[in-house]
Amino acid sequence: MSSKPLSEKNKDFFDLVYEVVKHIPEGRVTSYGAIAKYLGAARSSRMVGWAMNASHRMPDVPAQRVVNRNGLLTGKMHFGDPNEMQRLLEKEGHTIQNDQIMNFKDSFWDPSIELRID
DNA sequence: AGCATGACGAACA
DNA sequence: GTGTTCGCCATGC
Repeated sequence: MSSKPLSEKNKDFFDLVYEVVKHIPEGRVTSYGAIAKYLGAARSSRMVGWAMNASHRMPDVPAQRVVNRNGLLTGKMHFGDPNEMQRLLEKEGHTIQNDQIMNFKDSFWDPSIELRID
């Protein structure tokens, strides 16, 4: 089957991304690649970013907790106000310097490990 | 149909 | 550690 338009198929992918992001605990962050890998699209990390771009229409999706592998707030400019993303992360206890999360590795949350299915 | 871009990541020099 | 290149695949022109 798979006769459906891609626009409809990726909708499922978007929904999966949102679900993972919603499971990110407060004070933790993850990367696009980690989510992509968890969804089985490890080489499609850009698609995760694309999904996040649409996440603005979804409530309860803490997109600020999703950064790139460098811990850099690459998507800060997509929050309407560029300072919003950093403000939210600092509010959750993160320390951000030069648009980068300090102790990123220590705050990293890997869905393939913490959100694994028992 | 082809070309350029993108909230990325890994490999390589 | 930095800069470049390639892969990935959906979107826009």
